[in-house]
Amino acid sequence: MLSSVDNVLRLVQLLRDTGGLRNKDAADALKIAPSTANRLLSMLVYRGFAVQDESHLYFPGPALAEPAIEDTGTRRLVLIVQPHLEEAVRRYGESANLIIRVGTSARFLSTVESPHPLRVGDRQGAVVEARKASGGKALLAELPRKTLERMYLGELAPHDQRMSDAEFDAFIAELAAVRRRGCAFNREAIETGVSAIGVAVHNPSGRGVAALSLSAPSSRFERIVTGGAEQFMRTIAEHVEDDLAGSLSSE
Amino acid sequence: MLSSVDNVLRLVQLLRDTGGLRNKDAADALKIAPSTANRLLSMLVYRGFAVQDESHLYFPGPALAEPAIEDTGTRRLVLIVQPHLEEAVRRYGESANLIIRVGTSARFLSTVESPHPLRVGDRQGAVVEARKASGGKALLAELPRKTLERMYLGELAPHDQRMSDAEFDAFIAELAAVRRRGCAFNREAIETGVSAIGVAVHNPSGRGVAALSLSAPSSRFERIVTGGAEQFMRTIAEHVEDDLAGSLSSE
DNA sequence: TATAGAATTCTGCTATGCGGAAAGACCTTC
DNA sequence: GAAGGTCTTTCCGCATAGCAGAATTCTATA
Repeated sequence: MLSSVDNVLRLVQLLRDTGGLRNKDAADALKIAPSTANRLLSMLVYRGFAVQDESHLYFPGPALAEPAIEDTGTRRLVLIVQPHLEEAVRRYGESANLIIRVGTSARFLSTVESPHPLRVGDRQGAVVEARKASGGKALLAELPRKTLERMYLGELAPHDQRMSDAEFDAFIAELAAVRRRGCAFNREAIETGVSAIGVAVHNPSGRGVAALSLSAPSSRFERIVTGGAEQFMRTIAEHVEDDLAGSLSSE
Repeated sequence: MLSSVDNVLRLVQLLRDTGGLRNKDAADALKIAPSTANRLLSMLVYRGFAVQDESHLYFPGPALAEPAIEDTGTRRLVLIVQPHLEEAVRRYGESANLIIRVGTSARFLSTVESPHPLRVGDRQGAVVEARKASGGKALLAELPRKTLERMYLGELAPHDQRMSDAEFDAFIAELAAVRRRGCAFNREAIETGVSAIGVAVHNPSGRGVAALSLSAPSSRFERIVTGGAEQFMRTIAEHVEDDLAGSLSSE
């Protein structure tokens, strides 16, 4: 048995079932040393399964709130998209990502990292708020207003995603601009110093199934925008759509 | 960085985001050897994060469908209940568990294992269907009928938990018997060869907050029932309730 | 029936991950 | 304000856990 692996899985269960705990609680519950618990909890924080507050308590992180999805061909999508992400990195020298939306979350399925020493790192597996991510906005922009209302307004909306009427109207206006422009931006909405441009990818029946994004340190970001990244990302998305259609018809 | 721990966390994310995969897919995606992927996936199966079907495909397991809960004092509850579980094991020689209900799931918070070589093992962290678990039934029995309808009947019910009208009526009748009797049974409903008796534990305002169960190999189970386990478990639950009330008033 | 690919098991080896010690932070009590 | 206790986090030496490759087994396809 892989004891370190087993310990971290039990720690995930403990976090899930207690809702929050201290390092010492974890060590006691799993009968491991506090230094071991500290290392394992740090890994959970690193991968988004836990967050630590300023009084050293650990709470369930965004990765613990995300349900599994049905198999919707994401493995195949990753393979199809990979060369296109590589092309985007070659062209602009910045990190490129494949993203899907699940509810109000955006999930990174894969990253091709920029070769620059200062770069946005591999986000594979990471989960962020769709409303803040460039790829998330690109996908949300294609949803009917009623769907967006259910997601972000009133009692049916997830509590932490709920917007005021004013916030919601501003968001709708922003998404209208995304539709006009054919791409969305995130300027440090998720992480200080990181900006991104994202476009939606559609299946043959026209539904947004994923998004591609190019992310860069903000210091280099405007340069890629003025360097034609908007049109380039739209073109890449079209190529991906062609490949998707082609791969479906060869089954 | 703990590479084996990091790999398994990334594997959890991969399983969540793909909805199902083969061993080789996992190895390729994480850039690890197939033998490594196999060992890690086996750990995920063991702890309920994955299930493997008969064609060797891995799918998200019950542990991946369970949301984190708010901190409701489960750590304190575990400490308060521990000596009572030990008393039950001393008295009957079988494994004793502390369980909470979350939605339609029952979660094992802690286990004190029987000293017998043949015994029901430590289930801490495990998740089962509440409707099948003795502790789960004890807690469900205390819910209003309308709540049970939302959980198990019609479109609002989780798809995998949905019952027909006939099944639901039979379940309601079973829960009425649980209320009359003050305890619930699971006779091999979850795992072949394992039976259990469970009772609810209430907070001072009378709400069921947890359950205690005694689980045994079915071959020894009737002996503990005829040995007064029903009344014993009810008594233990009362003692736990007294301790809970006492610990609240000392804060 | 043969072949190829994948899954799983086995095993030697080395790099990982353990726990203890130490340092630092914080809270409580006097 | 000082002392003491507890907890968190970091560091480090060491033992073994967990790696990948090889071998074996299984399954699907031609």
